[in-house]
Amino acid sequence: MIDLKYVEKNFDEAAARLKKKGVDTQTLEKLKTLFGQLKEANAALEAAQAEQNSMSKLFGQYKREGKDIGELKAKVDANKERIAQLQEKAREAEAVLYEVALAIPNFPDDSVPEGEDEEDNVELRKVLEPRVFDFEPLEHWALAEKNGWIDFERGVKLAKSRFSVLRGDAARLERALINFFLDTNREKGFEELCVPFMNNAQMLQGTGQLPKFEEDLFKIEDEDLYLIPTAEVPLTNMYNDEILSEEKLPVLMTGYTPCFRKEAGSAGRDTRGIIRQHQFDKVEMVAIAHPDKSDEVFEMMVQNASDILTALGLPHRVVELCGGDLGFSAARTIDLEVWLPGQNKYREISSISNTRDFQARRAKIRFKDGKKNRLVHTLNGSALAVGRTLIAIMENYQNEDGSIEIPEVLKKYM
RNA sequence: AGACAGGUGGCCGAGUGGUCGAAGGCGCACGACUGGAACUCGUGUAGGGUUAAUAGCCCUCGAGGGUUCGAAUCCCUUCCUGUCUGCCA
Repeated sequence: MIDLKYVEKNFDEAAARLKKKGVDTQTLEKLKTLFGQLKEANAALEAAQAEQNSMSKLFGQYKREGKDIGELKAKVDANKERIAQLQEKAREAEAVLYEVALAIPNFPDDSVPEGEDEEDNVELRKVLEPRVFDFEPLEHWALAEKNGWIDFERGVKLAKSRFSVLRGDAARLERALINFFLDTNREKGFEELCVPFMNNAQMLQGTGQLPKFEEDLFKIEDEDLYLIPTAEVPLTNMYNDEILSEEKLPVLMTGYTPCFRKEAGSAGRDTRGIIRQHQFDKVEMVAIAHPDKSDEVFEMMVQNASDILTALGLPHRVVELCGGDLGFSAARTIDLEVWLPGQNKYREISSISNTRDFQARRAKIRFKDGKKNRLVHTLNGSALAVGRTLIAIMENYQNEDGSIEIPEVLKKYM
């Protein structure tokens, strides 16, 4: 959630910053008004409560002294009714305010380039030269078919469309990749965690998936539980409603989880192959950082993900997202796009974001800064999306006969 | 899933209707003592909102509701934890 006091005090600046993300001034105006109304309602309520408290104290005193309490009782009763009304008002004001506030995306950093969509993203650098093929490279689904690696039909039979089954060496390669990623992250100082794949609503609100993006989540029937769309949710919320000591920062975590997404709104996109599935594996990095240090941590995470791709010999490019392409919670995001010779283009394989204090405010993650409690910065990034890495290996390491080489660094895992 | 017992500050733990956001202890921080340390002594130490304020005021003793002038304390609902039984990897 964005800082309401900041919006109140620096309205024009806040409006200008959010414009980059496509939020109109009207919405922000509404937010400011509602915030003012809530404060007013609370002030009135608190005044009445203060009065009630002091009258209640008098009440006890009168009784002890044997004074007549008739008149006081009448006053107290009247005030009680008033409090109930004021409380109702304040509650209403709060509900309305939060409905709006929770749906407003994070401020982008000033350094984020202007732009509408991914067309306006800025390429920062390319790493590794794409291989030159002396034959026509195939797309991953064609290679999968040749090698018997992916059983699309049975995935659909077991579940429904956008599910699949990896078979034989593909399944082994998937597992090898997970291990390779986790080991690499661990060597960089990330603690390895194995977390629940279902989280409750409060956690999903903490990281920003709820309440606005419920339609993209799988919900467990009759339970306050959702299948996680990314390990960012459990890892970041490890410290939900906690106060960390400053020396603990940054907290670096990594974990492998499957990710579950309904992909509502992407019907017809990437239907061939396993680029876009309802369930996919991902190894995630999450950092909880001191606000002054989150930029450093961010750079480290981008470098780490890029290094993993380099170690696998996969050509990729580093792209800074423009304001319009930035996710809901992110203040800044860098995507890594891997080269897919079969598709003849770069495709997203990792997305690293600094959410500043946006998630921290929602999830109440703070640290002790001297005497005061301050919000931390939270960061997350894939290192890496496993299924898409598998695709990248298939396409980049294919031979003319359709067979696929195993990258050197993975051999000890197979 | 059933039965019973519980959920209080970073931790342990007292508190069964007002003087309690809360005794005492541990831990932690600062200070005194010391050559330095341990010990000892003193002081401080929950979160959130409002506010210029670390002043005042309000809210919070798992959560929600109720009784009452007044609830950590009484009642209801719910969630969670522990133990036993059942089931299972």
